[in-house]
Amino acid sequence: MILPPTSEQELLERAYTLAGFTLGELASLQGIDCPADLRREKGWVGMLLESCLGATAGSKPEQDFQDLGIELKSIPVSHTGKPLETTFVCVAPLTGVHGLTWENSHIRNKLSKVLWVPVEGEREIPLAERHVGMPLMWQPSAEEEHQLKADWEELMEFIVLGKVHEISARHGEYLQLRPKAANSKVTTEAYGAKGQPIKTLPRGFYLRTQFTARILARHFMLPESE
DNA sequence: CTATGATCATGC
DNA sequence: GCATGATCATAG
Repeated sequence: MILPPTSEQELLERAYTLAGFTLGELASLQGIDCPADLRREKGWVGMLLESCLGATAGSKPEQDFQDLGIELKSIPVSHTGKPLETTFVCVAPLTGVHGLTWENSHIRNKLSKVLWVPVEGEREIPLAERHVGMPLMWQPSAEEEHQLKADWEELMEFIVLGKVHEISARHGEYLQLRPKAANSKVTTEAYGAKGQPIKTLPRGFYLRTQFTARILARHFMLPESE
């Protein structure tokens, strides 16, 4: 059990010490068994890093390091350093959204400061042999925040108008809305077209790989297309 | 059910 | 090849 870091600098320093280790090495340091693959434990890498960095385990709907105002995100990357998956941010509110603005939204709070930890994610590499990369402390630039806010407002408009069913993952330039559930039969409450309550699949906000790729590229000075 | 941690697997 | 829609484990 590792105590929570008491400052942003301490957290970042700890994250730097993880760089270069394999997941198998970190798992054994934590006394955790490394699964053969992630098919049945998709969040395993994220949980491992939480434990290595002293994040409080649990499912609190807040930042991982709330005292520091920092969210931890592991991100699977290719050998060229590009994200292999979109990044889940949080569940999307489908009811009780009257008066909700970007400024006071849960998602904005989560993305206000993020410690990104890249991890080799190609399936050809056995899980235990995948390396942890250099961490990156990120805060959205004014431009990035503007882009996220625009997408969020577009998506929330559908939700408020009772048009959840019209939203697909194709909406949103950088932020998208996709299912977030154990399976497609799970339901949660949302607004219908006439304002009546309906049951629908829970959705989550995800950052497109294009967005996270730019964050990593700008920080690590990787070639950026476009 | 909600939340956390995400990646899988198939269709295009 | 890659994005979308579906899915897995766990805690409360």
